[in-house]
Amino acid sequence: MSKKLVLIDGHSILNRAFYGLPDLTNGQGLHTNAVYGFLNIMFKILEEERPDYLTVAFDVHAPTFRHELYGDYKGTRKPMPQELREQVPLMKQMLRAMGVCIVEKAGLEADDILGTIARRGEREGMEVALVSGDRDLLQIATDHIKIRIPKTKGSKTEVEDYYAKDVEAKYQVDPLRFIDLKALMGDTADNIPGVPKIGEKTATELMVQFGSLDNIYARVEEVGKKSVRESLIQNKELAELSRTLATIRTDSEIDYRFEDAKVGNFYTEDAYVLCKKLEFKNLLSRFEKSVTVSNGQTEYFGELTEPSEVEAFLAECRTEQGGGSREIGLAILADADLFVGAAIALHREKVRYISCGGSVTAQYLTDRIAELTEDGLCRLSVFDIKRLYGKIERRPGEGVSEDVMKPYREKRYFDILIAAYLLNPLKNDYEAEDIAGEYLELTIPNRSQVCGKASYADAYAANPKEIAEFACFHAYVCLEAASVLRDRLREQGMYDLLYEIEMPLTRVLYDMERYGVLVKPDELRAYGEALVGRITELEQSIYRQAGSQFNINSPKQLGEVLFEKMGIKGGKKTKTGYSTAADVLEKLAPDYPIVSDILEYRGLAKLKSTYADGLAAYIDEGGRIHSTFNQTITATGRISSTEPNLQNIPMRMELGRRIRKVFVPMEGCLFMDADYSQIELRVLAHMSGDEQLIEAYRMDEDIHRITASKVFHTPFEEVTDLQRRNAKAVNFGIVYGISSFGLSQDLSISKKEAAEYIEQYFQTYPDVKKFLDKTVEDAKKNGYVTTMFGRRRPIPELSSGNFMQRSFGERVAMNSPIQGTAADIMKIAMIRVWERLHTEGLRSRLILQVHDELLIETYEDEEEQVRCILTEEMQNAAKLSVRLEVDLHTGHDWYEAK
DNA sequence: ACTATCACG
DNA sequence: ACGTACGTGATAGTC
Repeated sequence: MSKKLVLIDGHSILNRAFYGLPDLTNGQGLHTNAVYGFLNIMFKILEEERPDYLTVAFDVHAPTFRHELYGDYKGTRKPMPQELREQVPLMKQMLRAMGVCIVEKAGLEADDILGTIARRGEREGMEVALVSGDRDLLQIATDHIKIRIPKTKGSKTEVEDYYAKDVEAKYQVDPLRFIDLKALMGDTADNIPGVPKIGEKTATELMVQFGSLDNIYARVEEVGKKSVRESLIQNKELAELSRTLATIRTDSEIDYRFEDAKVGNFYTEDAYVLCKKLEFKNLLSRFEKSVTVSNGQTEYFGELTEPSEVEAFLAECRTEQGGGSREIGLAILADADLFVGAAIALHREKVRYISCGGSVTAQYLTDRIAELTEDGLCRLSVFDIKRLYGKIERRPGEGVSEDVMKPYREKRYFDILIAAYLLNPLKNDYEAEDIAGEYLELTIPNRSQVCGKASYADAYAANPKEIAEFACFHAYVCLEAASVLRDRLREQGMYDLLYEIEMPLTRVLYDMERYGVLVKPDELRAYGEALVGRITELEQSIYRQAGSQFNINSPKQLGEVLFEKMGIKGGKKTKTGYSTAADVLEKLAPDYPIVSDILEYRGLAKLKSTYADGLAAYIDEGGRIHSTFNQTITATGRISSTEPNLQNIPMRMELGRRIRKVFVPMEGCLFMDADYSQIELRVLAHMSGDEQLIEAYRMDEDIHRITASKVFHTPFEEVTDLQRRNAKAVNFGIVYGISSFGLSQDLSISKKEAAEYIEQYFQTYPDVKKFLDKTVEDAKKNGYVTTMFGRRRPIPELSSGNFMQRSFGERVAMNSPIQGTAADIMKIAMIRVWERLHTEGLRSRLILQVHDELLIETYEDEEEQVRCILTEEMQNAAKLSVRLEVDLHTGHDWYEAK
């Protein structure tokens, strides 16, 4: 078997990856997309080729400058953007860490290095695969040297392969003649000038006719087209220079031994650490089997088995430290409600695991842990406190008429998950291992490493030592990371945000989740069944009109039926085919009955699958649905709702809205629903300080109508519905980070008209414009924006070289402070409402939050008191220069209360 | 696992 | 010239 060699054109692939992937950054703001993309391409190739040798070649200088020697031909290549430049050393560092052979030599281009090594490999009888984004390399192809060009197709990378015969098939010249072809047509990307007037087509024709560049010049008089002939004659020197530039050397003097390029184990500890730092989550999984965690920590870990030892240890936790309360780290192993054990980090040199079993029952452990914090002698740092309340509070949620917020005022709880989220809200997840890596530079085992797919209970039974150690690591990280995270939060002005808003909110959300919302299962089922009849009817009607049966739910099949089979025009293409989105279909509906049937079908199918059937699956024995409110998902500070999502229950259309009738208060209660009126616009009025907008709100009239009146210079009473609608759209647009294109789409008007509306709006509210401009400017300077309460959102896209991404960054910069401040205000209101319901001894409970709306299951005899609490606390949650207006309704179901 | 679509604020 | 409104989550289809 001949040996295999893989060669990679470093800069070229890095470049491809950079432009092919969205801007990724790690928590420290390092750009990582090119490195990430490179590694993915490399691993893909390696899996396919399974080579014996691997080498990556780089140019010593950035490609930008490489042709400056040739004076006259100024680089047309754009300079390398900073975001890519900084990734070059990172890439090399990663490759070195993985033990990959890197070759670079001053004065040599990567092409020449690659060409030389490829030929050498071939001479030694190897099969060579050369990976590059650059078609220049095609001239190297032979029967044993395969050029592999990765292409990004949609989101996937596909590789085009070229042996010598493939080059001929595609370009009609063999690889050697490919140089001449290039010399004729030029290559702007590579700064090969080529012969003017000759492009790919003419060059190919000439090559086919004459066979080589020399032959073309020898018989130049035979060239048919006059303009081409003259250009050839006039630019002979240029053609020869181009040929020199296009020729890749295969005989460079480089110091290279295949011995050094042997493929070894990539998954070294160094590489693992680097991948962690760069936050390459899915690459890390490749390491799991290969890396053993090394640390100097485990000697301080231990397991307590005797009840007396446990008591003694817990007593030690309650000793004073430095005259104040002591902070301990706590990790709890539990699957759902099964309490397996807990680890407590007393200080960095004493971490102990306590297993449930024998006389140490789950209840015992919960009581002991609860005792630790009850009198404030201990402060607790944990990961994801919302999941732990059930195991660290003695009487979860039953604090009636006590000072329920005291633990939070005294900062007794710290959640490293929430802290990590505040410090960088852009991440997809925040696992304890990542926090350890990022803030403590510590590598700890993760759950799948120690448990595989087993439950904690099973894993502990099988391997108690390892599981105890695992728990200790987590408790240790909770303790150690707390002070680091706190320092960072303080530096970034988010300390109060954490302790005064996010931490108390965890408790509120825990209660809401546990309490749930009552539904009527029978009515939900009836609702679903009522849809089925009409759905079947529409299905048949659609099949009849289409002349065939197909899956209406498949956009692919639907597109083919509508735009090909039926020949309906105006099919807007997406990446994968025709768009069948509602806004496209709506334009066609008046002319084609089938299209309006499809739209109706879609609407009903959605209601059936997502709401009727979807919600039914979540109803518990008590008839209640318990959503999860996630506090660490959104980039702006909003909360999100999952399993099921109760923040997107239909509202806008009557039929969908009726689903809300199945959400009901329990016996003896009614629903009280309160929502902020245009909170985001009011926040904008306050933050911008725009006198006109503030004054508009002081008028206590319809804000969109006032805006229309001012923007269109029309007396208030004479504003038409259309004017009001347009003004409303502009108001929304402003909050979203206005763009004339976006507004024009929304209103189905021209971009020019949209731009005029915006211009008029800014003339009406000049300080709004000033505020938005300033916000974007500051964001570009700082790299982030903040809300009124200090919440940060980093915006790495602002430094992108890509226009689209940068524009996105600008819109985000305008929107996030507004959306985020509104979210902060709502959180404050929730905490205060929750606190008052408890301290005033009421039984009514907060059950849902929908961004600007709160729903309370209110006991009938508490109605007036709750109404006051809800109104007051929502209105006074923040002091703005405009009033925070609240609309409040009650009803016997959610439909009525809204 | 990814895309298209659509529900909400 | 570029191709967009901001923030989410669930479902179904496709690969």
